[in-house]
Amino acid sequence: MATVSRVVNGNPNVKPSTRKKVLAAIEQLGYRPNAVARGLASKRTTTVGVVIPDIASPFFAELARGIDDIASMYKYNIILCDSDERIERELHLTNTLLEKQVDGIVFMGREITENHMQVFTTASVPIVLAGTKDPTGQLPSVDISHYEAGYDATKHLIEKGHKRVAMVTGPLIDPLAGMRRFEGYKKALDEAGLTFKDSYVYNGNFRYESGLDAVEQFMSLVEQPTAIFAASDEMAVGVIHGIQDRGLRVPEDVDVIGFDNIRLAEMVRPRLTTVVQPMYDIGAVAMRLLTKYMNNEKVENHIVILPHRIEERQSTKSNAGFDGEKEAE
Amino acid sequence: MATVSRVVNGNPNVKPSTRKKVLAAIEQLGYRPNAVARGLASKRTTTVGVVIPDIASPFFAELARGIDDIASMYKYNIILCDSDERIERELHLTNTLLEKQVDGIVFMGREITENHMQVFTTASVPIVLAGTKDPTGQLPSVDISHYEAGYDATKHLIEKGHKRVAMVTGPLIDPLAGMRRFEGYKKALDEAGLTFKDSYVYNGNFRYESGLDAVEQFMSLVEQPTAIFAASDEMAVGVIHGIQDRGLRVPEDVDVIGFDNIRLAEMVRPRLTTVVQPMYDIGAVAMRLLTKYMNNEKVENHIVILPHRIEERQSTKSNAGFDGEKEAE
DNA sequence: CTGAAAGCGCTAACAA
DNA sequence: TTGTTAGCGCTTTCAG
Repeated sequence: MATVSRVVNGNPNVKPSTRKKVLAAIEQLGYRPNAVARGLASKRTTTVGVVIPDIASPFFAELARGIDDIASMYKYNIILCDSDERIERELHLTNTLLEKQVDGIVFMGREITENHMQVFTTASVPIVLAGTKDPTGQLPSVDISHYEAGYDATKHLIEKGHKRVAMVTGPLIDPLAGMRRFEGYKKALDEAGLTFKDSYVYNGNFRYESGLDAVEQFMSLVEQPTAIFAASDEMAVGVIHGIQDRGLRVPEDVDVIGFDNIRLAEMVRPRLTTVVQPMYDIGAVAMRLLTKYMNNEKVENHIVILPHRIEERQSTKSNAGFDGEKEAE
Repeated sequence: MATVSRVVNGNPNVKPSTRKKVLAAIEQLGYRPNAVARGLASKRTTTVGVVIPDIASPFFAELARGIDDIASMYKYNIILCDSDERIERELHLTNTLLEKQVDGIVFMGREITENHMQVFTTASVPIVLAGTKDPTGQLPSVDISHYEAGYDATKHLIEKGHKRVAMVTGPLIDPLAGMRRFEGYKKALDEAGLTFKDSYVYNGNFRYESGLDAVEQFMSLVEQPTAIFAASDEMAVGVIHGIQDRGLRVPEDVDVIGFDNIRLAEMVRPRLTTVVQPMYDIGAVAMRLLTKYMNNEKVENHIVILPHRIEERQSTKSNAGFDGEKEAE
C-alpha cells in the first residue's frame, strides 16, 4: 500500500526492482489513482481556481490562456468559473472554490469591493488578481498601469496635431479599465492645454456597439472630433465602422486608437493602432506568482505592473504634420 | 456529526429546531464544508471535466459558455483543460480528469481516433462530445451536419448565378469541419453541373491569414472565382480583406460566405453572410445531455444534430440576377 | 429524528 | 527499503 503510494508519487526510496513490479501491477490492473482521496490525505489538490468575468471575451480568454499554460506547466488543473461580471456570483464562486479545496485562486474581475476583500483575506489559500488590482494594495496582483496607458494613447493622438480628441470610455464603475484610463485621457488633455469637453466623451461598455453609438454622438456635434481614443479594441473597431458608414475615412478624416491589442485589431481595415496590453503575460505572471505563494517561496513584489506600449498601425495618420485648427481651445 | 451532514445536504429528516441550531453554529464558527472529503465519501464530486482545443478561439469559447451556463445551473463546477489541439494531450488530460473523479466529461476536439475511443469507452463516467462526433457513432455527441451545411453554403452561392465558386477549407485532417464541409461543397458543385477544380480550393487552417493567402492563390488565376465559401468566419473575413486590399469589392466583384457566425461576422464591412452554427446551444445541449447520463436518466437519442441556417448579410449580392458566364463549365 | 460506527482511497509518520 | 498504523473530513448505514 505505502510502497505503491511511493511509486506513484515518485518517491526515490523504493528499490528499482520492486518499483518495476509495482508499475507492472498498475499497468496490469489498469489502476488509476484516486486524486480525491489523495487530496484528502495530503491536503493538496493540485487544482487552482480561476474566476473569470466572461470566458467568451477575447481579452479574458487570452488571460486565461496565459494562466492555463503556466498552470499546466506546474501540473495544476484549473477549475474555471465564469462570473458573468456579477459580483455576488464572484463571491459565491470564490467560496465554492475554497470548499473544493483548491490550492490557490487567480481572480479576474472589474471592481474589488469590501466584500471581496473580506472573502479574500479570510481565505486559507493564496489569491492573486490578474488584470486588476485592489484599491488598498494588499492583495498580490498583476496588471498594467491603466492611467499611464490612457495618458499615452491620448498623448499619441495629441502629438499628431489633434486638438479635438474624443474618448469612448468603458463603464466608469470599473475603477481601472473604466475610470483610470479616462483619467489618463483627461490628464493628457490638460497637459496639452486642451479643454476637456463632456460632449467628447461617450461612456461605452467595451463592446463593438458602443463604438458605433459613440460615433453617432460625436458626429452630430458642430465641432466634430478629429481623433478618437476608444478604451477597447472592439469599441475602436465600432468607431471605425461608424465613421466609414458615414462616408468618412480613417485615418484621413478621423484618427482612431484602440486598447488591448486583441487579434481583431489586425482584422479590420485600416488595421488598428492600439495600446498593447500583454494579456497572455498578465495571466502567465499571475499564475506564476500564485505558484510561488503556494510553495511558500519568497516574493519580493506582490504587486506587479507589466509594461504597455503603443502599436502603430494604419488607423492613425503616420505624418505628424496636420492641418491643425485653433477653435478647439 | 451526522446531523450536521444532514443539515448541510438539505436532508429533510431533521427537526426544524435542531436545524436552526446547527445553522447557527455553522455561521458562528465560519464552518466551510470540505468538498474533497465529501467527494471521497459520497463518490460524487459535482465537478465535470471539459476538454477544449483552444480557449482563445471564439468558436470554442462560445461552446464553453454554453457548457458552463448549464453546468452552473445544475450546480456543477468545471475543470477546464486546454488541449492545444494536440491529441496526446487530449488523451492525457482525459485521464487526469478521470483521476480527479469528475462526474462526467464534455469533450471538444477535432478528430476522434482509435486511441480516444479506447480511453473513452473504458472510462467509468459518461463522456459526451460537443461540436464533433465519433466515426463509429457509439459515443453521445452534439453537433451540426457539416456536410449539409457545406452543401447549403455552396448552393446559396450557386443560386445567385455563380459558376466559379471557390472554397477555403479547414484542415482536411479534421473529418468534420474540414472534410465534411468540403464534401458538401463538392456535392453542390456536382449537382449544379459545375466541374470541380483543384485551383479553386485552398486548404486553410480556420485562421484569418488563411483567408488572405487563399485570395492570393485565387486572384492569380486567369479565371478568377466570382464567389468564395470559407469554412470559418475568420477565414472569410481574411478573404474579404484580401479582396479589398487588391482594390476589388465585396460583393460587387466577389461574393463571400463564411461559417460559424461568431461575433466577428458583424464586425466587418460588408457584414458577413454566413452559415450560422448554434455554438452556444451545442455546448448547452451537450452539458444537458451529460447531466442526464450522470443521473442515470433515460436518453432516447445519444447523437443529436442541431440545425444550422444561413444568415444573409451584405457580403453576398442580394439580387439573384447576375451577369452569368458560361466559361466555367 | 438523532447518534454511533464504519469506511471512502489515499498519505505520512513510524517501526522494523 | 518496506510494512504498519493512523487519520484526512465527510457520508451512510444502522440502532435507538
